[in-house]
Amino acid sequence: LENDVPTMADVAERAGVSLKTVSRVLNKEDHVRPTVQAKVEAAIEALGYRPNLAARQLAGSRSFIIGYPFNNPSSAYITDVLMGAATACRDRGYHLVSEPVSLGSSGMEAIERLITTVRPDGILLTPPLADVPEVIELVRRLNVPLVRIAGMPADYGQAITIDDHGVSEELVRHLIAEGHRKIGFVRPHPDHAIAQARLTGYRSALVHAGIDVDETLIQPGYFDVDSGISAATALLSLDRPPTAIFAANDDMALGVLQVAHQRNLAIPQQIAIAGFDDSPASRLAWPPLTTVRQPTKLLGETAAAMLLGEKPNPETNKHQLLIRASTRQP
Amino acid sequence: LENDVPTMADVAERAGVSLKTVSRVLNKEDHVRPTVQAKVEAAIEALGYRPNLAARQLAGSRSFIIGYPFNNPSSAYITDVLMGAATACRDRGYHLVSEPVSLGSSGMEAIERLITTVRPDGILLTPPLADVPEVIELVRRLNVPLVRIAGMPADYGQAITIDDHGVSEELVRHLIAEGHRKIGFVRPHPDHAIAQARLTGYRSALVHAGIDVDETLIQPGYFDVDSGISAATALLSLDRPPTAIFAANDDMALGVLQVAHQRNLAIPQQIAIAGFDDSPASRLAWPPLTTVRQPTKLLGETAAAMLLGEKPNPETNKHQLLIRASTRQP
DNA sequence: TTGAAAGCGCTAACAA
DNA sequence: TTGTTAGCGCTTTCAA
Repeated sequence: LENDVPTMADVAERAGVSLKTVSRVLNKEDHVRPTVQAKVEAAIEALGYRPNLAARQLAGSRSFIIGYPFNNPSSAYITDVLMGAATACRDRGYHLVSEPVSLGSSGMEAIERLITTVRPDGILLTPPLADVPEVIELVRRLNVPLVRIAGMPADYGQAITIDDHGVSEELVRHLIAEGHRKIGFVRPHPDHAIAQARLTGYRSALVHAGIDVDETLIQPGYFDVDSGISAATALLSLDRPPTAIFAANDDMALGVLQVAHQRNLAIPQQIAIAGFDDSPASRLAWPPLTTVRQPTKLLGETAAAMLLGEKPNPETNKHQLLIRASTRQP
Repeated sequence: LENDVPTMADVAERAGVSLKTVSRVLNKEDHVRPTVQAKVEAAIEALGYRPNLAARQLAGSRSFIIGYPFNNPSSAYITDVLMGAATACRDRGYHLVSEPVSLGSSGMEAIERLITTVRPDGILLTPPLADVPEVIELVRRLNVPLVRIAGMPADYGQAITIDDHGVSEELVRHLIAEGHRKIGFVRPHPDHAIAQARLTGYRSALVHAGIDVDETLIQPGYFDVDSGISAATALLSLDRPPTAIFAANDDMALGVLQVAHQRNLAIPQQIAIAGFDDSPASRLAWPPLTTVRQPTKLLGETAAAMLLGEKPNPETNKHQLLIRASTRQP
């Protein structure tokens, strides 16, 4: 039972300074003489001292904790954000408390509990939570700094917005360049406000190419495989079906792919398919899916850094169009 | 700026009792008269009081936090464990602090930091961290309760073990029943101690069916797609290649699938393929992969519950063999 | 069954 | 530039 962890008092005694001086060194405050600082740091090192988070939080104004409530994740997306954010936190002496929450009122309660009991110094939100007005309002009311990834600009907190419109447009231009004129689209989840830009990007590319937008080629989607299957089934049953289908995320694109396989359609010769997200499954699909990569881990890192008062990394907004065999004629 | 959160003192005043009595109600201690308890609960409700975690931690012996350092996750696995554990925590007034860590010495340092600064009431570990002796030793030295998921029994903490051997055996029996005699195997990652049982299950099924184990059919694997590709390439280049390949996880099986597609082999007619994990990608692959489902979310839930002193849920150990089109003759 | 006092390990405000 | 004092919001110990 080795339970005796050294406290700040132990460090102070060993370094021969006051408690407060140790605190100053720990918090990198100004006005500490270098010799004193070195002495304190040596004592910290020698004792293996680690500050007690709870004590710092109780006495001070910070908790050194970032809260990350998330909902209904694509697991790849969530873990990437989580890894990025947790890494940024660790580098700065912070920790991340993540909690899965539902979208309804019980989720609201969970977020409120998280904030009021843990008292995080900031809240990180990703879609779809990032665009729920009640959630934003709750965080505002509890007066906690907020950064939302891929959220619409709102009147509270900072939002890291993404050029979904531009990349979506680029992807559709690629399909047009491959010779497609009838291009189906499976819409983003209606709750994901920022992802709606993927639809306007689609429209814009068609218009610029002088192709009329055929509304029957636009199907609803909910970011899951099943809605991809439904959409593909509807599209491929049209009298004049599309020769390419662009789904607003990979899961739906994989649903489209499944339908194409079931109908024994050659891909991309008879039907080209593209997604959005660069999920692991999109890489592993057969044929591999054309898709768009976001720097998700970096988004998490940047969001956490912003919560801690730093400026956003400009690399954060760089998408990348990944053209793979599902749309490229051999 | 609504920053004034009610404290326990406010509740005490409103209920007309002492601070300590409120504390007793909060902690469900005995010897509180029902009328007093009701009065306090009403005051808590009326004020919307939430206990301050840091204060409870500093004053008491618990932190109401479970630590979950994880490494190199399959993201689906990690999020499932995370969701299960976080849900269990929330139901009990706890929170989960999760942190990605590396396998080397910097990872050890990160875990030590996590424990000494956050002071969690328990640590949850999954493979491969769950089987690193230094990590177990570190947690033991810091005197924190430990539960490991899918870890080998060790001399500290509790381990939730999994019948990998049995299910693996069942899967190979299925392949044999489908008429296969030459069955290739892509081994588990050598760091995942418990997963090694998937190899013994494979061997055992062959032996029981009176089939000689051909060591050339057993290839090394590291749980990633690339090792599946290498293994499949090696196996399919043999003079007498196997008619079925069982990979010890889905990612490797998807690598095998890719090679089969590239060689234009009909699946499962020319080559049957099976994996392990029921990853989303295994469902979405073409053809869908035969695999094994573990109740991962439940594992996380059970692990957290065990850390909080509860008994394991017996459902936790139930695997399920999912036979899909990649091995089943139409 | 309830309450009073002390103090957890640190930071804030002030004084030196 | 450093130290002193008070106190964060709760639990612990002990007394009533």
